[in-house]
Amino acid sequence: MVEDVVRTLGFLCLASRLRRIGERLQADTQQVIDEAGVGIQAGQYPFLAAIDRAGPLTIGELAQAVGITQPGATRTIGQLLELGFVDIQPAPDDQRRRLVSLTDKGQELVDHSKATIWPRVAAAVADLCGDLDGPILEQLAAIEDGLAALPLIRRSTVTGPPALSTAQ
Amino acid sequence: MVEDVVRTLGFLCLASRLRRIGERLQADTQQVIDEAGVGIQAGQYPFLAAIDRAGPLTIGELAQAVGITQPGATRTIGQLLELGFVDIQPAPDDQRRRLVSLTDKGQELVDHSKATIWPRVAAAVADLCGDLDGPILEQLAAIEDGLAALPLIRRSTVTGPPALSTAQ
DNA sequence: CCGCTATATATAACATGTTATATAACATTC
DNA sequence: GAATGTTATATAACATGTTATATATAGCGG
Repeated sequence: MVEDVVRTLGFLCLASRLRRIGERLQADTQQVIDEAGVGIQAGQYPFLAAIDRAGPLTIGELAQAVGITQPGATRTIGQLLELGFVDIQPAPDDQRRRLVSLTDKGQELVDHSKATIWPRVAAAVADLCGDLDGPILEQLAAIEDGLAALPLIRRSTVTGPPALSTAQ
Repeated sequence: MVEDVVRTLGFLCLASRLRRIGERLQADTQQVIDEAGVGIQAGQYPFLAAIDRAGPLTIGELAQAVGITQPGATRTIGQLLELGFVDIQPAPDDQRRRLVSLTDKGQELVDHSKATIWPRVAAAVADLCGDLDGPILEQLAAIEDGLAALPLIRRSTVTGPPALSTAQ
């Protein structure tokens, strides 16, 4: 078995490590989403959630809300448009800005997700790292070990009422 | 100003958030590397560090050591080969395995990096989040705020002897 | 009103991760 | 020792982020 250098090097490789854990966690989250039979990618959800929370937003506002660059937002919104979850129309006062809103189908998806998938994911992630404390490198190690020991989807089984509301 | 939904949604969006912070941090790290005039990508360093620590490794071992998939390792090693930092030769006992070792140029780069760039990066990242403690979501918020307040490169100025050794 | 600058979005090119699969070398079994 | 399965690496196709740049609309100064 080979040493995990990224873990060993600590702060020096924190960037790689955060990305690596994020990718692993996102893949695990995708499993939970797929299990629910919703045809959507984990990375598309924050866009829908942003519009659900704030009402119609422009491409630029969405990029800001989700924390990626504008071209990335343009692409993801294009996908959601293709899937029929959002609708786009120019802002009445400024033809450059394009307002993205949820379609009925999109709103239904959000409402359904709020009631089922999102609480499940949030609870599973909270189960994974909710009680952690201490220096960040130790917490990251615990998260990696925790995921290896019991993947997210095995933590997401709903055994009672959802443990967490949608957000905060 | 638009609400940061990924931050607001907490555990539900932890995966996106880790990736996002990792990407930001890696871009910042790249600035420090570029400032030092070394023609290398931040993501390539862990491969060199792994070989430096463990001696020649196969592609598969490198993938494991760095925590990515084998095709990703194949690609990065191809780049490092192109750049002249590593050398590849088939394992004597098993023609399928390809042993990757540091060239003289690669070893020089590692030695130089160990003495200058790596301590600087590690110190800057430690400055950013070394004293943090508490729940992970709060630490991530502090890291994001910290990066926005003072980017990594402005934390990497060497004002005295390096605060941290390469690794531990 | 015209021309210049600024802003919003789209597009192109690239970086770097993934999964799925092809290929070649090794190992095993009858 | 030939057939079959396994393992190591390469390659293809795709996902999703980035930076750089093009284009269209808005806003402004003369």
